[in-house]
Amino acid sequence: MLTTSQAAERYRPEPNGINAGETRRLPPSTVLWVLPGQGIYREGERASSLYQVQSGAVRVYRIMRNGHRHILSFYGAGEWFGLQDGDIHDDFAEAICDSQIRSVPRAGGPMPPINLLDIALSSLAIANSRQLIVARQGALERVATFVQEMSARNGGANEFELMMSRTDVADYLGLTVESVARSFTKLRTRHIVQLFGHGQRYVHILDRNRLAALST
Amino acid sequence: MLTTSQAAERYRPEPNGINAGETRRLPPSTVLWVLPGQGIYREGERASSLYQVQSGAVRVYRIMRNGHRHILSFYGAGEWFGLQDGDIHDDFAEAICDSQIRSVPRAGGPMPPINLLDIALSSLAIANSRQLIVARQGALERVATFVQEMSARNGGANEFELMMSRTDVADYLGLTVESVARSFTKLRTRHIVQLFGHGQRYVHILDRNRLAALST
DNA sequence: CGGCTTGTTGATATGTGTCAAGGCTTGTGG
DNA sequence: CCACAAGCCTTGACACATATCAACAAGCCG
Repeated sequence: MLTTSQAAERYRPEPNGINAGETRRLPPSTVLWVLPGQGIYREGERASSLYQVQSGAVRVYRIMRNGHRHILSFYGAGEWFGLQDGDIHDDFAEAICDSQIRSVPRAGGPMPPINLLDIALSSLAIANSRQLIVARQGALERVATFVQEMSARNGGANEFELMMSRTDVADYLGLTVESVARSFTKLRTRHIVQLFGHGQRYVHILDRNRLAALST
Repeated sequence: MLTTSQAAERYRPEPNGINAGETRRLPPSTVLWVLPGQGIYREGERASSLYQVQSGAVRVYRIMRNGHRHILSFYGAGEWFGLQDGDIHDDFAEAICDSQIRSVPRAGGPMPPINLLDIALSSLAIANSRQLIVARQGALERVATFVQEMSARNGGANEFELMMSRTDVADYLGLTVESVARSFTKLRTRHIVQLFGHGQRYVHILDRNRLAALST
């Protein structure tokens, strides 16, 4: 649970990245090249464009009043993000690795072939599912669900790289870094996954059944 | 946290209520009268209509694989619900008190004056905000946020009736009934709210500032 | 009245947060 | 090439919040 001392580690978004003015000035369907940690849009900025990940990956998060960062979603190649209800962003979007982002101004109305309603409804479905996970599952179950999610994002591969740090995972799952590390360790010692490579960011799923059984 | 024994108290949705066939047969803009606990739609049913609360209130929830019920949202007068990404409902909607529900078939496309995208985007914003609450706040903070939310739903009144049981509140906030009761008690002993009436379901907010300070 | 439902309270268990320390990898500068 | 510092990840000991289990009170309805 969140107690007092966490306000000390207030999260500060990267000051780099494009700003609102630049965004608005972009012609239709511009491609941005962004570096790890670089911002794509910021809270308070006008939400005038929609974005699609061409390559790489993005995190979208909010900062809570107590300074805590909560990651609402990760987006991978092909996925759209940046659609909001108001015309002002209430969250931040940043690359988590070298990425190409297509930016499409939302002026005038929906443009084929993208259907804004479809994007909104699928975002809604994902948000609702995540609510169940963060509200009702234990640490191990959350991490197991996360691993499956990442596998699915990699075409269902058994072996893949996590592009985000343990801190990102923790802020996504509503846990601490330590709890995430302990849950990964538990998956490893139970021979459900294997971890290797830089900072244990490569995952090899050994037992899909038991992994799926955890994400109940 | 959810552990084993909770599977024992699996939630069973009410068997009463309209079924898919009846729903589809309804002419445009039909009004349904529903009783407390009565279903409006069910998981697995075709999502062919959109619904608006005319009077009363509705809960929309999912049943998790472990049998636990999680309430995604409550809806009051004027609010729309039942919009999904697929054409099959993955959740349940039930009245929580005597209610009138307007049912509008979604055939053909969006009909003025309702804008499906607006409904979807505002649902998305709410879902994202709730994710922060259930993932990152303590029990007292969640209940404080809930009380403010219910006040807002009653036009910002300082005194109002909660239409739902403590169990509903618990399933909405991701807590147990006991934790909800203890949090209400804490709000009462701190003279932030007063509770009275049937099952302490009437709330009188005494100190809005301290209430708001909690929902930080 | 007696049984049922709903809400509250208490004692205890358990899971995760917190605090602290150490390992590993990477990068930098002598 | 090696020494050292900085990140990131992991592990351990402990604290603390909430779940669990149990009992009881209040209101409602037969």
